[in-house]
Parts: sequence; structure tokens; C-alpha cells
Amino acid sequence: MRKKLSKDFYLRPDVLVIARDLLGKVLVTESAGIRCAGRIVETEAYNGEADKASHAWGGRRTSRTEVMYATGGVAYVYLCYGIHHLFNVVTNSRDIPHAVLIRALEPLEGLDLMLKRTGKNKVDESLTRGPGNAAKAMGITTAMTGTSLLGRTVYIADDGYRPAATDITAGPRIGVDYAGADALLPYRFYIKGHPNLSGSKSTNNLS
DNA sequence: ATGCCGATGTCCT
DNA sequence: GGACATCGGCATC
Repeated sequence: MRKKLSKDFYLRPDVLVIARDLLGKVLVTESAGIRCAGRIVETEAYNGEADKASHAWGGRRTSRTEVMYATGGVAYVYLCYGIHHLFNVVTNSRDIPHAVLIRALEPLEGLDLMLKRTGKNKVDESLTRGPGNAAKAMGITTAMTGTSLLGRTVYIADDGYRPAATDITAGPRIGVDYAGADALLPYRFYIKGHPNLSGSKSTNNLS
């Protein structure tokens, strides 16, 4: 039984708490009556204007990033390296550009459609590992940016699953070396040892 | 197991 | 023109 997360979940002021709470929740998309779902196993928090790794660093506003300043509970999807569509959840109040990047999923439902979208012929760990792959499998594109997460096409739900607190780990974000000291902040959250995690063994604290 | 490379839209200098 | 919240393939250790 899945219960869609309410607006209040996204309006909370601490994006780090939200990024952590999203671990174990279920991301759902629906298109042409077919549903796909995946459990969130890796996230990254982007902490607003003060965070040098964020697209909203220094209060930058462009047509691409404008949606980060919207009231929490909408999608921010942007094109990375001109190829990959990356899915983020916008949080906090209007004009506070907090967001959480969904970096990896455990596939749960709609596997046939995920395979079709990604052009793969079998389900393996790579199907939803990493933000580009996860969005592709779920059918998420930049066309969805600004979409409410309280609707039907894309949302996040709680099915009662709770990761063990001892399995939740925080570490530095991936691919943000340009952000100087902010690159070292432990803003990446993940379920320790999960097979769908992005990053290397060392970044996942596995020897 | 690790490292380099190319693909390429949006933003910045 | 260059950098970038990435990925898969191929080369090399």
C-alpha cells in the first residue's frame, strides 16, 4: 500500500533531512496508463544560494533554474552534459531554491517499460544506477520540469518500508569537485552496500 | 579494477 | 570557447 507524500513533506526547511527521509520511499511515474516504480536508494541535497555546488549558487536565476525557486513539491529536471535528464525534487518555501537529486533507484514495477526505454534486454544493476539511468528508465525528461509531485504523472510515495538507521550513510556528493570546500560536505545520502548505488566502491565506503 | 574519451544543451566569460 | 550534479565503451594495469 503506497501513500503519496503530502505537500508538507516537501515544505520542510532542512533539505538535508528531506534528502535522508527520501531514502526508502518509492518514486512513481505513469504514462499511457502504464506505471513504473522504483525505491529511492541514493540522494543528494543542494542547499540553496549558499551552496557552491548548486545551480542556484549566489542566487543565480535562469530560465532553466527558475523552478528551483518555486514552492516545494514540484520536479526540477535538467539536461546534464547535453544528454542526461536528471530528476530533482524542489523543497522549502517559495524563493528558497532547495532541491534533492534522486541518484539511484531499486526497480520495483514496470520493468518491461524500463527496459524498452533504456534499450536494454535484461534487468541488471545498471538499469536504474545513477541519476541519468534512473530518469531514463522512469521516462522522466526535461518536459516534466515544474510538474507537481502531488499529481498522477510523477510522485513519491511511502509504502511503509524503512531502511535501518545503521544502513543509512552520508558522504560527499559526486561530480561536484568544482565547488571547492562545498564539495566535501556530506550531502549525499545512500543505503550502504545497495547494488544500485552510483559511484565507486571507495565513494560508497566499501573496501 | 581503474582511467580516458566522446556525446552535447545550457550557462558563463 | 569552456565547463558542467553523466554514461558506456574501450584501453590499460
